[in-house]
This record gives sequence, C-alpha cells and structure tokens, in this order.
Amino acid sequence: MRQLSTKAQATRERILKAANDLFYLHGYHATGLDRIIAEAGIAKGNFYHHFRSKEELATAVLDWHQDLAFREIDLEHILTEPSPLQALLDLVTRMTGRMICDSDICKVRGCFFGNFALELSTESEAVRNKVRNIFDGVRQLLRQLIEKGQRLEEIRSDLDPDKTAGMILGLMEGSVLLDKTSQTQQEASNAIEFVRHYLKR
Amino acid sequence: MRQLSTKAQATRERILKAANDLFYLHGYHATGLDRIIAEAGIAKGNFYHHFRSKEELATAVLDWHQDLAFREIDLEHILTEPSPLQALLDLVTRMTGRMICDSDICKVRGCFFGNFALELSTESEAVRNKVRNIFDGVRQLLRQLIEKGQRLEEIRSDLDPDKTAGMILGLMEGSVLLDKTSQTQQEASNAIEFVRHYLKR
DNA sequence: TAGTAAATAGACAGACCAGTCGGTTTAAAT
DNA sequence: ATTTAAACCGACTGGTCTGTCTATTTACTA
Repeated sequence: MRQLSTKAQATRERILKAANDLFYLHGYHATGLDRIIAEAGIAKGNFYHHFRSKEELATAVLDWHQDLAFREIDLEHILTEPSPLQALLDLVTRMTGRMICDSDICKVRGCFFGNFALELSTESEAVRNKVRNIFDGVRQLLRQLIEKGQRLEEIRSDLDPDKTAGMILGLMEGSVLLDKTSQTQQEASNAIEFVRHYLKR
Repeated sequence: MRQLSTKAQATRERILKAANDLFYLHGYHATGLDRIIAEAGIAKGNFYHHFRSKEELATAVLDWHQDLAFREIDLEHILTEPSPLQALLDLVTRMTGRMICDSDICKVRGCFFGNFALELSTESEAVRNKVRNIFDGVRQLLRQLIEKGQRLEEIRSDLDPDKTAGMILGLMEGSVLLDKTSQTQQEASNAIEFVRHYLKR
C-alpha cells in the first residue's frame, strides 16, 4: 500500500483550505470548482485525482474544518479546565467567536456547519449526516460539562443535562444566524451572558 | 396608470408560489429559473416581464412568504389573545410548526427566512436587509408580548424584554436548524417547553 | 537505472445557467 | 372597430457548471 506523498498531501491540503474559505464565505453552490482550483493553484485533472466529486470534497472539507475548529477552540483546555462551568462558557465563547471574519465584504460569516447544514441537508445525505454527527459531538460535550458541573455543584441541579445541552447548542446556532443576518455580534454575546446566568446555581 | 390585470396577477402569483416552494425545498442557487417557469407553466420571456432578475424574484418571494406566514400563524389571534404568555407560546408553536414538510425527500424543511438568510446574506444586501427586517418584526412582537405579560404578572418581571425576545427568536431558529439537520422535531419541541417554563413566574 | 504508478496538466464535453430579443397574442381603452 | 400597450412566447446567447479524457511529469521501488 503506497502512502500519499508529501507533495500530494500538500496539494490535497491546499484544495481543502481553498474550498473551506470559499465555501465559508460564499456557500457551496455559489462556489464553482474553477474558483477552488484557481485558489489552490492546480489544474482540473489534479482535483479529480484527489476527489471523486464536488460532493466528496464537501464532506472532506467538513472533516477538515472540524479538525481546525477543535484546534482553534483548544479542546485540550476545555477538557482539563477544573471548573466545568468555566469550561462550558469558554467553549461557547470560542465557538461563537469563530464566526467572525476579517473580510471586507463580510464581518460575520456564521457557523461553518450551520451554513453547510441548511444549504445542503436536503440535497446530500452524506453532508447532512456528517453535520449531524458533528452537532451530536458538541451536544454530548456540553452535556458532560453540565453533568460534571452539577456534581461539583457549580451548575443548577434541577436542569436536564441533555435537554439543556441541546438548548444551548440551538441557542448558539440561532444567535449566530441572526448575527450573520444583521452583521452584528449582539445576539451571540447576549446568548453567552444568558447561558452564564441561566446555569449558575 | 394601468392596473395589473387579473390574469397577470394570477401569473405573478404562480411564479411566486413555484419559486417559494422550490427555494424552500432546494435553496436559491440549486433552483434554476427553468425549473421555476416550468413549475409555474409559463415561458421565459413572461417571467422577465414580471421580474427584472432572479434576485428581484428572491426579495419578492420573501415578501410573499411573509404574508403567507402571518396568515398561517393567524397574527390576528396572537394579538387578541387575552393572555400574553399564551399568545407568545402559540406564536412560537405555530412558527416552529411551519417548518414541517410533507414531501417525500424532506420531513423538516427549516425556517424559510433562516434558510434564505444563511445562503444569501453574504451575496445580496437586498435579501439580507429584508430578512433582517422580518426578524426584527418578530423580535419586536415577542418583546411586546413579554412586556404585556410582565404587566399582567404572567411573566417573570426580572427579565429584560428585548434581550429575552432575541434569545427566544435565536433559540427557535437554532432549534429548527438542528432539527433540519437531524430530520427530527426534537429540538423545536424542547425549545417550546423551555420557553414556557422559563417565562412563567 | 529501469519500471511503474502516482501526481499533475489542460483541452474538452455536455448540460445548465441567467438573461435577451423579436415576434405574437390578448385585452383594455377610445 | 381600431389603437395601443400589456402579457406572453420560445429560440437564442454567452457564459459557467461539473466532470472526463488523454498526455505528461514526477517520484518511489525493485
């Protein structure tokens, strides 16, 4: 079994990076393959050597972006922070913080997964399931932090951890959606304050 | 000044209805003009007699859908319901209830405005502003119901009406997004229960 | 160093895209 | 009944879409 050469890996990485940025800013359908390969600096045939189709690229980009997000959020810190409540608030703050964009045309780019989910979940089961799994992972992480916080008596004990985790995730996604629409960051910061206040016992 | 003839109005209506359904199910970019005019049963030239461009159609469809939504939600009932808390809960229940779809390929189609907002708010300022205004209207309606509920002592008086209204709207949008991704209705119904429990004094 | 497969290139195909245009029908106004 | 503009038709344009194909270069392996 031959391994992917270093150069080929770099090419694949360039494609994923280009697709990630363009999909994030303009959406999936509004981004043509020609723009992606131009941004990546490769030819058409080379793209189809690395990916079978645009849809396969989409799912690969979702994985790629998930890795990036976990690194940027510093999952290690979230899991080792001694205060579960603080860990949870750090998590939601960093997650919503990732929605900002320094582009000229767009200050708030929204949640990468939320954007993808809404645009493609009726068209591609593969994309829909991948996003669902990603959301499920975040939801479970939130749930575990809530349970831990309840055990340590930092978080109100009368809350259902699973439902509360889903509520927080939903609130984050919705706040980011509203902020993308208004191009402000008002709802997201309100949401963080709300969560902080709501969980505290 | 000539009025739009009855027949022309009916044609315009057929275009809007077709575009509404196709945009809702497949999204804006995934829906070609050819499919819209085929569904509406008209020719290309006729479409461009009624609309200047696809983008103008998009904004017109947003208005059209807003009218439809207000009728389906029965805004009259919301505004006359004597209990503001009940009115608010009816409002969020009916709004989230509109996300269901009887199509074979899609059980949960999400929020029309949220879908549009995420797909087009970086590309079309006209669309973004229209959706923002629609969200603002709902937010203000929620705020007024909360204020009224506080005055009648149905709703907790320690809540900031405006921030709470934004939180509820964000939670609804996010829950519907998550439900579209998982093709269930779990988050939306949890959200309604949460709001009911949270507002009650 | 010869052989082999991965990696890259870019012309091309065929479908579809939004939008245009000249011509025809319809219907209201005079 | 004649005029006139709205309403409508559908072929067509230029461009873009995803994806294919053959050819060439690169790099690892034996």
